[in-house]
Amino acid sequence: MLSVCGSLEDEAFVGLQKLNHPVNFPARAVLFNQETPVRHVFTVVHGVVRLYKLLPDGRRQIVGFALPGDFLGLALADGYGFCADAVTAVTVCRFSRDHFGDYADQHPQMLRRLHDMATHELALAQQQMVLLGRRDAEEKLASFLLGLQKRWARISGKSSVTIDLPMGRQDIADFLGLTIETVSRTLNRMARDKLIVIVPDGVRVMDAARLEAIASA
Amino acid sequence: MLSVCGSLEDEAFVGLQKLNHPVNFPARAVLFNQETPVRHVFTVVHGVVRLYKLLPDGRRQIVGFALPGDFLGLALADGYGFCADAVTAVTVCRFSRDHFGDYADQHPQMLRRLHDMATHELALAQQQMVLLGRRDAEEKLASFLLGLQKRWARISGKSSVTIDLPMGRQDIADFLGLTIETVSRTLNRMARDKLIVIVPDGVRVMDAARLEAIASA
DNA sequence: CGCCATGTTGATTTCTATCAAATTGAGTGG
DNA sequence: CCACTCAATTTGATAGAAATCAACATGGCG
Repeated sequence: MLSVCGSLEDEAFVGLQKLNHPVNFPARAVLFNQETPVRHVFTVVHGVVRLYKLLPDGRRQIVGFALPGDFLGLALADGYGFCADAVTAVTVCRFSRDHFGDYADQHPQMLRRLHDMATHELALAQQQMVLLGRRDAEEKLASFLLGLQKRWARISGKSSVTIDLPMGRQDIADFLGLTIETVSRTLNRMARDKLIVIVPDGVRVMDAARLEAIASA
Repeated sequence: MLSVCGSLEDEAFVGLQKLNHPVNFPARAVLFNQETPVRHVFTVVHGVVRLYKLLPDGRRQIVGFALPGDFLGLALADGYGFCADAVTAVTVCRFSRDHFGDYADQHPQMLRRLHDMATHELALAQQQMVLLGRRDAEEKLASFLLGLQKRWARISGKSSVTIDLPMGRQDIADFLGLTIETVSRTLNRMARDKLIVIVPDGVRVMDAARLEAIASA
């Protein structure tokens, strides 16, 4: 599913298929950045995109990872911009921002769908605030891993104890408000404690119950 | 403006006036909480409301303060709930959630307005993620103070160097991901450094330039 | 006047950041 | 196939910011 750019399997999008443009980006390619006004909105088809904000001194906060099926372009209206670049090779459906906006304004069900997505994103953002403001390193990583596991399960339709981590340690650190060293140490401690096993490009959950207990502590 | 419950000065809301109910809450009253499904949406008319999430062990993260003019009820659809209670005595316009939803579905311009509000909230939430994940205590407080100053200015129509802080130190701490002691110490250090003066229920900005420099560092 | 909540200040601990170095691993070219 | 390189990751030693623990001050209010 979602493998073809036009088949967005969501009835709200059917009228949009003629507006879309499939586009491929190699890993590390920039989809858009904080400065330049955004002319497009996207739906991720393949790959992983990181969304982040930069402070003037270079500190980075990743505000989210977009996986296949995710829509990019909700918070783009405001001046508050963020950057997006490809973690892996990425395929997206690209829509002209203007065309997309016109279409939405003429299709209330689409507007409704967008609003629902926006409120969902907002709920996730608030969860992330709790994580960033009130959780320690181990809790952050446990939440992150289980959250990703659920998202991959939803995408593939089947859940797996192996969690693919296409992003690097630095990306995880910048998402969780930690340093790369703390992420590395904490993951390896979790492995030593037999909560997980670290595998190439991912981890395997060994003790889901204890991991959940830490995540929602 | 916004002092009368019905005069929401926003054309999208005019049809709603017959649905609204003005309600008063004393300080500390609970408007709604994480558990109970929410039957209403609100617009704040007077006073300040804190919105927060609680972890099982009692840790609290305040996800926002709602000031006069702010709308409550965007992220309520999802199961992800949060709590809201009155920091000061509060007056709100209360709308039945169902009636409000029906009205919105029949008025695309209202839906559009709601969507714009949701994306704006999302942008703010992302800013807050940067603050929580990547800023130190002084930067957090500088951002917080200047942000509130701008919001009060927008509400009253005139800017002031005195920033009203109706919420207590613990609330500020739980909003910024700090402890009450760190908030107290940091504010007092900023006062010692002549960035601000601490006054009853607020602070006075003495060196706006330096404060801005710290906030956006 | 004393009480209780709120806020401040001080001493110490702890977690995470920082600094530094070693290790791993994928990709390259000999 | 193997040595080499470079980036990513891990590991170790130390520093530092904020949390925690503990008094102490303030201030509104019955």
